[in-house]
Amino acid sequence: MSGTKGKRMRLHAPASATPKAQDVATAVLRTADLLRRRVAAALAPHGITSQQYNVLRILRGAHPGSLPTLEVGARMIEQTPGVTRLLDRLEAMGFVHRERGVDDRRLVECQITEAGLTLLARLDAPIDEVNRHAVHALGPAERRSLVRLLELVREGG
Amino acid sequence: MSGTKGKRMRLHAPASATPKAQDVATAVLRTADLLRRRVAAALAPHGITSQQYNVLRILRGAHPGSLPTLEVGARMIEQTPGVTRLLDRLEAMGFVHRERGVDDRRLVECQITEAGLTLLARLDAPIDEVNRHAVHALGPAERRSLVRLLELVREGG
DNA sequence: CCCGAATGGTTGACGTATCAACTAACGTCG
DNA sequence: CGACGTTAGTTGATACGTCAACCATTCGGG
Repeated sequence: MSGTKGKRMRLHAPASATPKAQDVATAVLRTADLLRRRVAAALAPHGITSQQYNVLRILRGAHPGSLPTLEVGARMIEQTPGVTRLLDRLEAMGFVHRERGVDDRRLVECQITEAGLTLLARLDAPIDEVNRHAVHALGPAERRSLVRLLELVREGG
Repeated sequence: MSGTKGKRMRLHAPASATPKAQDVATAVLRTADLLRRRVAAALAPHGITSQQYNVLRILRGAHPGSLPTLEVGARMIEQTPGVTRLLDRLEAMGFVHRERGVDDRRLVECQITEAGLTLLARLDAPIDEVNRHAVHALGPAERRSLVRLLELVREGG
């Protein structure tokens, strides 16, 4: 702890005082939750979740190549061991194809299927619309600023 | 869509071009995930999850009064029907007391117990430390700015 | 006073996160 | 080549988010 930081009480809080660390964290969490929910709502009618969508996009990025399971996990927003089950469902739905690596048989190579690509193609526009709508209140400078501040939080921590 | 927005390709992308809507959304989501994980890690040794912690803080805010179940849900970052089960576990652990409302018997009034208050008291410092650490790279003006930008995203959406 | 709509909550089903334990396949060293 | 450590991945347990169906209570009319 950095000692007696003082914090004299403000008797009638000014509209926009410097927010406490916790308030900043809460703002980030609340905003993320809102975004997540909107994406989920846009995806729901198509029968996939935002995590599944995320995985499919990662695999599309590698198409026509493939990626080992854990590499997919490492590229997602939230990490690892859930990836197996995520891929299980995507494979069951026919959007992903998996097979043991030939070179190194520990690896499981994951590849998006044609059906997966087709699905993504239908999803791109709606999702982009959601994201665009979310930041429509921000001008270019504000977007840059927001992204930079968030980077500082992630890296400076 | 807003037509031919152009987007001439940038042959060697400048370090900090205006990010696309999706990049902004991703930055928010990634940052939130990082924060969530750190809080969870700080809470884990004490045997409660971040959602449970969240509920306890809300109930502490109402102490020594109580709140109906759905009111607790409404104040959380993520909403509703999970609240019942969350409260089930907290009650089982002895941190929350519930009873049917006397006035309106549909309501279930939830109140934090002494044990709950004691637990929170132990948790406050570590969690505050996590949050403080997270934003330590931001100056006062930057915190204000970040919070404001996030508000714009939430409200302007 | 009883019907039916509205309100407050709970429950079931499914997807997922997280941790820990476990299997399988390399690789290396002796 | 066989023991051992490492790496890739799977699986089981517990907690949570979300949706939809459901029960109980209250309330407004007739």
